[in-house]
Amino acid sequence: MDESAAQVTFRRMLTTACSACNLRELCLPFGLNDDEIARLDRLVGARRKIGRQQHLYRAGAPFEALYAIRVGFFKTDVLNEDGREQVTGFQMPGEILGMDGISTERHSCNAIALEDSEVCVIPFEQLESLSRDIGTLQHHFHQVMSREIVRDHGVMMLLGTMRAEERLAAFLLNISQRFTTRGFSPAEFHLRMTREEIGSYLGLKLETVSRAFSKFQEQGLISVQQRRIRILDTPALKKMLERRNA
Amino acid sequence: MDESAAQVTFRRMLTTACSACNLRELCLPFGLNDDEIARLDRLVGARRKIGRQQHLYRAGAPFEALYAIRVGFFKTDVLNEDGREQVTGFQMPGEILGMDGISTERHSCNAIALEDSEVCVIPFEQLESLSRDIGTLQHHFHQVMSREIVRDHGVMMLLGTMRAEERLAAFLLNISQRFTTRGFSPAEFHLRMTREEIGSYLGLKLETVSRAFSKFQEQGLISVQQRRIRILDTPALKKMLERRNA
DNA sequence: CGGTCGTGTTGACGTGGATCAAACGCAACG
DNA sequence: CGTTGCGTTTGATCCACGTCAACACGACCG
Repeated sequence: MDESAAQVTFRRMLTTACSACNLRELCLPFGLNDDEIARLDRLVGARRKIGRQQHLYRAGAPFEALYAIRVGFFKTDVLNEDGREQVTGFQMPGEILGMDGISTERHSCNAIALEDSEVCVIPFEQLESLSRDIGTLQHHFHQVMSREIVRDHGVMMLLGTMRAEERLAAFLLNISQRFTTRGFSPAEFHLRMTREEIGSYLGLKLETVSRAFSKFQEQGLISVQQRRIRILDTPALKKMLERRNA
Repeated sequence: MDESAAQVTFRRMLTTACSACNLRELCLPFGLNDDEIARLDRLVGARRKIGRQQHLYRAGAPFEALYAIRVGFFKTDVLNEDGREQVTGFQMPGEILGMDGISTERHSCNAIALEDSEVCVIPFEQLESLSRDIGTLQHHFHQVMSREIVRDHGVMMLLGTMRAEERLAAFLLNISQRFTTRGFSPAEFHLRMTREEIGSYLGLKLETVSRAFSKFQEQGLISVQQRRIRILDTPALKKMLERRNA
């Protein structure tokens, strides 16, 4: 005896449905009404589990879909011809991955899970099609892409103008803020990435990152033990970014 | 006696019409058929002239439209609280400005003309509306935004992993390539920006930029006199970016 | 239980680019 | 034609971060 439509719907809600997802205020469904979310639900077909250190996609791979992170933590990076790596971002649940692939139909960076993770697969052609129907969805998607551009500008500012400790302070405040948005403690969290990955993101060597962590700890701004971070003095960290003149 | 519709249309073609614009293959009309371009024409209402050193828009200003550069040269920059500037890009004819404003309905950076310039104003709501009708336009717009994200990743790579001379080589090759696309000489061109602006973009001080120019000239890779650049050895510049290992 | 591997910390030292300072080229202008 | 001022070049010095190296720590495993 096969499942009733209601049963199928119910099971989907427990698993994938955007309408039941506690990330929907951070993710694509933001601003949609119930009916529109239902249509988005139908589009977001599969979920995909990605084990720690596995690629969600690789640079050069054909672009087919965007991915919304349900659980887990990712990094994206680019490698240039001589093997140097630049980490371009760290992504958390509710954030969208894959927009780099739209322009050439191929991904231009790698997306790698930093812990066992799960994403919702959003076939891109279908997303474009649906957003031709639903103006709110279209606009929100444009906002998501634009936000990525603005974020990238912030990283350029960081890499172009800040010194090592300022970069690390900015990084910690950014991570803290994003954990807060997701309902976690702003002050205490577990970093999923190595010192080397942080360094690559911040344009620093891992030793410099490690030293900056130690310095912050000596100054009583944070407490560090391995990847366990506790922020003790947020205002002081913020003040590091407001330093008058260059 | 008022103008006939034909005359109005004709005058518009000489001035604004996307259909008659020699940048259409670089700009938003790319990939559209004649009828679709005509509809885009109607949307791209005003043109706007921006004098040298004038702002096209400022960080914080309400976002209303995107801008397609018709003639001229722009820079975009962000300023942080303590006044440090980061140039996030230099833009040429056919490129689109303003996408940073979509996410918050306010611009997040400044766009400043580096010489007397002219842009086509593309009211954003109308663009969204039209691209709900024309899938090709919608997709192409998404590609334009995605390309900006990919470009930003390239800048992060540059700022995060390259040394001064590599950065300048990458900059020169990039400028040269974009001039070529626009039908100008790949080898000889006039820079519109100061050494300080180049430095801000590349995360270097103006003295370092100047020294790198001089060094390249000594090595016979380029010839420099003020902002007049002639590239003499493109392969050698490219080789600088392929240097094995970090 | 000892070995090994990946990750992180810390110290000593070197260097690429920043900083400080002076002078020059060139265009605008009285 | 000299003055003014901005942008650029060049030199001398400094220092933040990179490099190299040793060691510490925990997880995993034979």
